[in-house]
Amino acid sequence: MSEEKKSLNFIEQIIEEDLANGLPKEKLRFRFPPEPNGYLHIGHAASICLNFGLGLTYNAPVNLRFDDTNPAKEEQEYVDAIKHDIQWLGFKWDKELYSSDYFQQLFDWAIEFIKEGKAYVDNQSSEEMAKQKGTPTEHGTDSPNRNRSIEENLDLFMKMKSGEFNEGSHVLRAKIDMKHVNMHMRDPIMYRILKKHHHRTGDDWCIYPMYDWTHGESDYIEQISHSICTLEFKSHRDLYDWYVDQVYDTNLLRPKQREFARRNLSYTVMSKRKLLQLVEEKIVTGWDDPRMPTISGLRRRGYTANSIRTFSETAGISKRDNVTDVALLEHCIKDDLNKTAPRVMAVLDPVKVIITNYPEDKEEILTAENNQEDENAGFREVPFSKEIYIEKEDFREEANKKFFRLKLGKEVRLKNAYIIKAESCIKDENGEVTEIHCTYDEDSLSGSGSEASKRRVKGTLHWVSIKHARKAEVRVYDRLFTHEAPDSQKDKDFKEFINPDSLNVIEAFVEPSLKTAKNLDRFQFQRLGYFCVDKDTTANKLVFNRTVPLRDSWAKMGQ
RNA sequence: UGACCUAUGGUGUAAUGGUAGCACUCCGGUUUUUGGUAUCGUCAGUCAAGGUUCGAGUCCUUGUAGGUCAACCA
Repeated sequence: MSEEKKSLNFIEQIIEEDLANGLPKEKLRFRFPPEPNGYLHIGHAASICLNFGLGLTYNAPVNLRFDDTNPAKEEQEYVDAIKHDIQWLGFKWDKELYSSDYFQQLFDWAIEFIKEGKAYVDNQSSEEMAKQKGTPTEHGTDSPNRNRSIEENLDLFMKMKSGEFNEGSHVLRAKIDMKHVNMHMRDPIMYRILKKHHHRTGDDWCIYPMYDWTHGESDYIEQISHSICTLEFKSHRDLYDWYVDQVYDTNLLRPKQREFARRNLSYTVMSKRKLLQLVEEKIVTGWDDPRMPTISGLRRRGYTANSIRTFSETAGISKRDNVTDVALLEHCIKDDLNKTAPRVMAVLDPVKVIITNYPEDKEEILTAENNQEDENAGFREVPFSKEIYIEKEDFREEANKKFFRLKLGKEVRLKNAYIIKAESCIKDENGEVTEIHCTYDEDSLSGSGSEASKRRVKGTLHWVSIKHARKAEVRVYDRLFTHEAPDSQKDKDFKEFINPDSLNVIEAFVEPSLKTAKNLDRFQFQRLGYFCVDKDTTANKLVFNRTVPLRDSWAKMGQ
């Protein structure tokens, strides 16, 4: 047992401090609060792993609360997708809740605010109010409606609620301080009129509470001890505290908001708005396009939940802006799949090999190890015959000593099969090799134990028997953007950096054992990379997505 | 011309006044029936200047750089 002490991140340190200062451990409670207006991405995964991870380490409940206060943008489709993604990531929430569950309570509190002179109805235009709001360096000025009587406020607010006013004509504002240095404290809007159908409350309401007014009170209602969000909400904290303090009963727990830096990944974008744009403009095929950094995209690409959790854990959390190298994510999936993915042979760019001294109609069923990293993975059968495909790049008529693959007059090992020697090749009018004629060493069968089978040959190639191979569509993905931080260039639109070669569709040949592969099954195509069965697969057509290529030190040598 | 936040190898993070560590990337060696994996190793860092202290990445001051804040969005 290694007793290495894991260092705490700054959120855990805050919790430890609170515990040390008397917060009972059983009062610990967290929440993950997505707005159902888009799909979850790898950045959200950081937050999910943080919050649910805290729940696990402290044995505390974690609520899933949909922040659904804006019916103009939110949809049930997103709610369903978000729930699926969180479950797929392997986390269980305590209660499934909605901010809209608290609309009545929020409304009742708003009435109290009005009665206590802490809120008023304003019927100026948004432009007027914006002007009065001031700037970060100049004070705001009071609204002419700031000192309406309580009776008038109550009357107007009830009329807002009953639908007597048009959208945009009236708002309820908290009466705080128009001269506050924090702009969020300059009489923020609590309610606006929105005559929209809500995915849960239907047409019950035509006034909807704003985020700030809703979020802290929701945390308070649920008795969330630590409300963790991203850095851009830091300046909202004053307002969060102010709202909670107005209703806070000292017998109850007062939630605490703390902020961490959102996780950015190189060569992609993380804002929901931009991801939506990629979807709507059909730059990608959908939210789950395997090139998207969404959870659903990564899943379809072949990423495991485990690899995403490991990534979030390894990347850690802090308060500084960051762009994490996508190589770390790729390392996490390769590490996971190396241990778990069955090995299989597939040829993506085929050239025909004829083994001239192999009997014409002979077929052999060879045995292949499924995964040498996993002794329980077992073996499978792979058919062999006189004509096979190998990769074009695995043959050269002549090459220097660093080329371990097939070349005229030299031998290579066919993985799980025989040692072959290239004797000659046939080329078309363009000089392209179309056929390679080889001889095989009959005694060299892999695993046969014969003297010849133990001969050391430098190169080993993967292959498929032409007669037995299945055709498959293979989608070879590359990064979606050519720039490390596509949305960091102030004078350029992120779409200028779209990689035109982010998808390459190939017709490949795969070994017949793959015919039963099902959606989301993951394999290592030996010597090539990890591949995952796509949902477009049908009974007649196999489709694979390339998750990530294997490390290729040959290519790195500049070959 | 304000308030707040943040500055540690190329990247992401640790060190809570006491030996600057880990992971990824890169590069090199060994092993290998995957040019994979594994394994060993190399290079590489405290934004700057002052101050406090026996001792500062850590505390203080002043700079510098980056970020956030002025939606009836969240």
